[in-house]
Amino acid sequence: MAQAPPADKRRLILDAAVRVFARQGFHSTRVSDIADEAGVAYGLVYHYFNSKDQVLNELFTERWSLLLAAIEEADRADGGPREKLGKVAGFIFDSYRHDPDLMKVIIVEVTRAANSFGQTHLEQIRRAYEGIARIVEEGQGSGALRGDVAPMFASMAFYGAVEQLLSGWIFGTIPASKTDFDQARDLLVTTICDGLEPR
Amino acid sequence: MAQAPPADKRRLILDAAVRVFARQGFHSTRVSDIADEAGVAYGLVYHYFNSKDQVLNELFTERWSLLLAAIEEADRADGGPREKLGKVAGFIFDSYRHDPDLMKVIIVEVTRAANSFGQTHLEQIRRAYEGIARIVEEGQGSGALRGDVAPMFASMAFYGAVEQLLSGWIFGTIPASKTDFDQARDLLVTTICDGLEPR
DNA sequence: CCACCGATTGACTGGTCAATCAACCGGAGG
DNA sequence: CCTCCGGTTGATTGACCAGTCAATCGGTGG
Repeated sequence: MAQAPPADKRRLILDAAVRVFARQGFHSTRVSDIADEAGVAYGLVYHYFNSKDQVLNELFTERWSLLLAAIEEADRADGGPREKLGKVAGFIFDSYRHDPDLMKVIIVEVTRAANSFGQTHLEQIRRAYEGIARIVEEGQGSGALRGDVAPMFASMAFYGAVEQLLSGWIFGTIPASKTDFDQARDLLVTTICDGLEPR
Repeated sequence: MAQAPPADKRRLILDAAVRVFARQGFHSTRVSDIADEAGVAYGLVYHYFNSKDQVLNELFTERWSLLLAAIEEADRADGGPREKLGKVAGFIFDSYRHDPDLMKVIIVEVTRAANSFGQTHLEQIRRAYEGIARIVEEGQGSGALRGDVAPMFASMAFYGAVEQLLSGWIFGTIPASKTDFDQARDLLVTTICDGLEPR
């Protein structure tokens, strides 16, 4: 919980917000719910953040920048597109495994809510698509992937599949067990890459 | 405006709602916006519907039942999984081509909003996944698809890719031209099916 | 011509919350 | 011991809106 010296209230509020957002959804979360969950006065939320929206923004930006970094790192690493895409999917699935609440909030309230909140972050989100597209493009350049699929198209299909699986776990449409995550990553990458390879 | 005989106000309201929901999103649409758009008094909306929610429900159910029917029909038709999945993706893409506003509303406000509204319709939505999974399963049975991918898993990946492409068009992440839709369908089916076929 | 009835109208109510703000507290520094 | 100041408190305000309901309209049949 709170560390010895500062008891960083800002962090306390952010972490509490994740829990409440995950439980009730952003829209039906009252600012007072966040304050209560954090064990903090209502007004303090407004001391650290300008609005309820900004709390969500902060959570999203924090994590999404990690994803963008992970995509770039995967791209820089050795190996073919199969390995690179495996790293990307692995990072996303691991994020969920490590902090399901946070990923649920990000996926459900931002990424998939592209009309309301997502609109604001479309640029950031698009950057992830483009990073994945770049991996595909390089794979095509090296002949590892066939060239008749637009990289952005392949990227969207790949990311869409990843997110849909995540959503399936989040909402219990498909069962999730510890081992499923790695298996899912391999299976997904295999399927998509086999489909993208030259015949 | 009003047609000669009945001027079906209920329909008028539903169609107006589609336009307004597509423009502003469900959440920031006031019931008065719908009434204004339909050229009808505020109270009349409540004469035909119990709540703002029910308006959206109605729109979703109307169209989703068509999708479910289309999936079943595709499954009953002759041909391998490739043809069947092509029909499913084709139906969805055509739905968007034919009535982008309605599809935008359904995807953005229901299907992808799995926390709020989607929760109510999870059962219906799941039925679509299962229909697609059945097609995959049969393809595995006949040896047309490899058997080491769980049908539900493949179904989610397939549907996720479809929905992501749709979202890309809806939000302008990827450009959409008339010819793109059919091309996208073929490309997507090719990619996914190649990935699902025995090697 | 009237009585009736469902469709239609829109002003109003009740309740909900995001955001504000004035007051409070406790420690650092003088 | 006092002052100052930033972190902290929570009651209050003001806006917003879904849903209600009593009144009106217009068509139909007797």
